[in-house]
Amino acid sequence: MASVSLRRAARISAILELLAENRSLNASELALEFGVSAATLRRDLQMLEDQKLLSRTHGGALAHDVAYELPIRYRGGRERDKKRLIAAKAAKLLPHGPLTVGFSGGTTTSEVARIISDRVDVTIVTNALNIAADLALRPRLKVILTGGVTRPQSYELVGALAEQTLRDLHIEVLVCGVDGITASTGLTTHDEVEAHTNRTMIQRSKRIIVVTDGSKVGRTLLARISPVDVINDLVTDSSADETELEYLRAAGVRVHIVADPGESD
Amino acid sequence: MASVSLRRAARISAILELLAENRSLNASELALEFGVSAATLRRDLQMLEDQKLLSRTHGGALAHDVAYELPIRYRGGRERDKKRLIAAKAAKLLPHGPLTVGFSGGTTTSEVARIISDRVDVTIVTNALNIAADLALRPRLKVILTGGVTRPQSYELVGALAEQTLRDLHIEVLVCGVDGITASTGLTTHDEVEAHTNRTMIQRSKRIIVVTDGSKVGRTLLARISPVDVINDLVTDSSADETELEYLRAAGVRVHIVADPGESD
DNA sequence: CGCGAAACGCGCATATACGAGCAATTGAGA
DNA sequence: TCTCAATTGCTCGTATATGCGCGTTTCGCG
Repeated sequence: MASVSLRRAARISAILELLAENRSLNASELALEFGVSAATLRRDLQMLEDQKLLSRTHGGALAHDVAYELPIRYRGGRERDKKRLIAAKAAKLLPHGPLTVGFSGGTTTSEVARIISDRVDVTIVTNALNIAADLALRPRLKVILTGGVTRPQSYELVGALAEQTLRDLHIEVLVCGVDGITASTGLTTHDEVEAHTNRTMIQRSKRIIVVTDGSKVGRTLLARISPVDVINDLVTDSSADETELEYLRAAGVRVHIVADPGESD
Repeated sequence: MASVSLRRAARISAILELLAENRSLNASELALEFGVSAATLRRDLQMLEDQKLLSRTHGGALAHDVAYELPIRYRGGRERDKKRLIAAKAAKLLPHGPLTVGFSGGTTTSEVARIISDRVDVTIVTNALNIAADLALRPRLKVILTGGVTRPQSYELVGALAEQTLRDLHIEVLVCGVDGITASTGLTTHDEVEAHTNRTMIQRSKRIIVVTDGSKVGRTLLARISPVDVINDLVTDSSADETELEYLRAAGVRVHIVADPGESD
């Protein structure tokens, strides 16, 4: 399976990945590794330089000041399947009929957004650049993006501008991704300005569904978004700590667990 | 309506299934496996790409979620070279030092944005989703995106929300793409709500640089953005109609022409 | 400072893939 | 059964990806 000759797109992505780890790389070594001629590899590097994703040097390339990790965050097959299951479950929680649904940033929320993009009767509100870019292509969907300053690490729009935009919007159901959740400290994330924007989004929403994989349950991070009593549902997987889930249930959160094989309801 | 044959439906779902497992597919192998011609399989892939379920590459296809992250948008051919020259010239018109630059949507403006993405001292304001997504990877750059409703055709954010966001911003230099420009009717574009948003952006800007290829010069389209007297510079190529350019100069526009070989200043 | 090796850019050649149009075939409904 | 649209395969001209060769540039080392 690994012997499949990599086509260009795969090479490009591999190059970017390598560049994220080592700050520089050697062209001839790479050519050997990929099994292509030096000319081809040079062309790849040339193209990436055109996109300003790296600087070429003699014999290789140097990393640019770019968040390379971001584009490749979908690695890890099993992880992704888990997120998909969570997303599918969350999508089922959304009511039928015309609906305004909000999405915060995060990989799991993006999956949910993709799933419901089939629907023709929903309006999407989000501060996630990748979700908007993805859904903007579907002409039948109305996608509203908040303004704001881009945060490279998460592709989210944050800041006063984002919050000001949200002030005029009302969201019926919000699908919210978090980096940590406990019954005692609530929803938390790494960045405090992101937390603030997410809090605003929560305040503008009538119903909150939190999606997050099990590893985040019981975890507390730097910035608090909100206490748990504002949220209605939590969708996570079976790796979540059971004790913490019990606390959350006691706090009034409807907890939905998806299992690895497949859950009915 | 259009009934899909059983065979085809089966093929399509098989393709999607395979794509979910492996992130990429080889077209010719698939054709062999299904026992259909390459042309048929290409049509299948084409159809799935139209539905945004995957991204095609040469010789196969990539899962959509993998692809939208990669810089697989280096298409454009000769047209693109011309736009690049225009973009390079426009970028040179930007003053040195700290600066707030605005960008409207359009392929040429996107090129300008990419060129200046090296600079560390600029703040970018834009309503173009693709520009923001591109530049969001650069941690040293401050990128502000207006809010608004996405327009699938142009990747721009438009509408009242966008204009409200712009009200609080001041742009020093705006790089603006248009679909038509004449001295008599001014700047025009296809869509009237897009025109309105662009007009707002122009009003918030101190200096306006219009970039557009020569074919748009002398052309008038449905929706007027603004008369020409608000703009300071026009950058276009030598295919522009000389008479119209003369009118524009007479109207006070500084006209910059890039030639196919290479222009000094 | 000069020299050789490696890397580079450019042009050419080739295999594969692509899109559009046309013809044959299939299949579903009247 | 008959008809018509959908599906499929084929061909042809074009585009893309890749490799190779050659003259030039750059880098490292004595």
